[in-house]
Amino acid sequence: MKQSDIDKIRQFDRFYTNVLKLTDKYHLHTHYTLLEARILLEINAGTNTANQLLTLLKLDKGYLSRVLKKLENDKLISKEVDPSDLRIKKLILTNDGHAALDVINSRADSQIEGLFANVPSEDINNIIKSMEEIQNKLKE
Amino acid sequence: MKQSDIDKIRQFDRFYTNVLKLTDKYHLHTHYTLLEARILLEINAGTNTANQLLTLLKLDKGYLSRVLKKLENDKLISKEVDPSDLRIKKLILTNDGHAALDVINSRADSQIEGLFANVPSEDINNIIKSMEEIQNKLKE
DNA sequence: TCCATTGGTTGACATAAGCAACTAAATTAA
DNA sequence: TTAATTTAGTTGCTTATGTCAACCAATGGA
Repeated sequence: MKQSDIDKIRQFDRFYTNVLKLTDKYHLHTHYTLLEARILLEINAGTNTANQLLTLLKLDKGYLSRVLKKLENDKLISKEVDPSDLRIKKLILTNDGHAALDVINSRADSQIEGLFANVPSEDINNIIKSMEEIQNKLKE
Repeated sequence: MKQSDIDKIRQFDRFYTNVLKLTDKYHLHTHYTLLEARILLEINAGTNTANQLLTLLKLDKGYLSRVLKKLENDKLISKEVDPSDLRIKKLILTNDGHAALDVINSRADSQIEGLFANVPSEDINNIIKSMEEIQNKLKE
């Protein structure tokens, strides 16, 4: 692989780290952390056991366990033992959890809108195409 | 802005957060944190006052001050008062700092190589084009 | 039945990050 | 020229975030 290619990729990584840092602040206006928001999102999308979240989000299991407990204490999720394997607990969004996720999602959407406010719509289309290109080629 | 566009962008953000999480582990094999590595990189690239780092990296100034002090204690950087404004301290990489940065850079390069190991070189070219497209259109 | 593995929890601890109050130097404005 | 404001950076204190290892109970295989 060419060194100049590596340099370009690393530069993009630095650039996009900053972009994410900006947009990732959406949780600031709710009282959930970025990680909590992400977890609610993923549970809602069907990643509904601690172990699945673990592989998806690459966290420490003890840490995740505590975050999930906090979400449970806050009544955003509930846990339901899987009858076919009593070790597994299915994670379920409560009504409050859905409501919280709705707020988080709309704030996150607004953040993206803000970030792209000054970008012409033609450019937006190109950016999205580029994002899809990256994902398609990079996801193994 | 179309909701479907926002959704695609948010999905890319989640995807690339994971990519960064993977690649950003390069510091694990050195004994510097990701932030320390980034700071050394930026100082070397010319961002050489605490205040400049602050706006670039969007950190708390107190926190940054401590991280810089640690780098100074570890003899990776030194501080030199700017004669034209005694409040400002120019940050300078020491020899050890340069050496550390070399190690960090080569580890980071290897990480990128690893990530792209299975990607055909034609795809790599397309990915890089896409990355440049995103940066060009998005940077204000 | 014994043993290794798996999903998840807990305790103890370490590191990262944030806020606010504070110096000292520089700038503005009177 | 001095008084008020702003700026660059530091420090004390606190909370948030993350790590490691030991652990328990359920499972599956030899």
